[in-house]
Amino acid sequence: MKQISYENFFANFSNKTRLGILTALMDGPLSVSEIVDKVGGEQSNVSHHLESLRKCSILNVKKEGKKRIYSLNKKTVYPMLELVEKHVGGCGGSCEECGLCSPVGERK
Amino acid sequence: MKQISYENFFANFSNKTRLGILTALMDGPLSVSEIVDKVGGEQSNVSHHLESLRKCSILNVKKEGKKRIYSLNKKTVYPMLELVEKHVGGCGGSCEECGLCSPVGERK
DNA sequence: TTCTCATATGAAATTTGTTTCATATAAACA
DNA sequence: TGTTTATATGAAACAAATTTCATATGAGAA
Repeated sequence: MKQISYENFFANFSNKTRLGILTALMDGPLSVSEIVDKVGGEQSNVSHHLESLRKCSILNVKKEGKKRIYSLNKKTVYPMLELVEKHVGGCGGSCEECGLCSPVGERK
Repeated sequence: MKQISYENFFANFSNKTRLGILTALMDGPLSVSEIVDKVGGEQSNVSHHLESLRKCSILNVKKEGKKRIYSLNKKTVYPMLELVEKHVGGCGGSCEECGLCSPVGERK
């Protein structure tokens, strides 16, 4: 029954693989193997990340036969990302320092 | 001229010391030494974190004699933290898994 | 049942981030 | 100028997070 902190919550958005998972799920719910296909990398690694995201209720899961279907908590995720876009807007979308000036997938 | 990513942006909220700095600045702008007094730890460490926060425009700086006065980008920081509070609200404020159920300072 | 497929889990290996330490810079002042 | 104060910076030491690897679990099909 470990309490998760703010740090923990935000950490779920501060990693390329996890943002990839979130992006993948924007088109709708997916099973683990479908997510792996989309984001690439090891199944076990994706699984670890899914666990972390789920623990913070950033993702939801349901069982379906032997599959687990993950879906976005849109109510939290979308406003979160929009806030960042808005923040970037504040520097005219061409800030050299902040630099959040292109869609999620195009960044490294 | 390095472009900072979403990961980078969120990483600034996913660290205890940096959240401490943000909390300290909620009462108004402070100089580096005042921040150090409030959050504790090495001056150079605080300085590194300030640099990181500033690069993402989460903080602003202005010179004042030999001091540097840092201030919150409230427009971004407050909605960000409120969003998390709201997210927690979704589990009634007593979720065992998500656990973001008490003020910033009281968590570990 | 046994086999296969889908996913999870734990621990070791690796990578990345944080902290500390020593020192640099820059402003004010004697 | 030389000294003190405030802050920044780079690199090494240290800590934490991520990835991989090997294997476990669990559901459905043969």
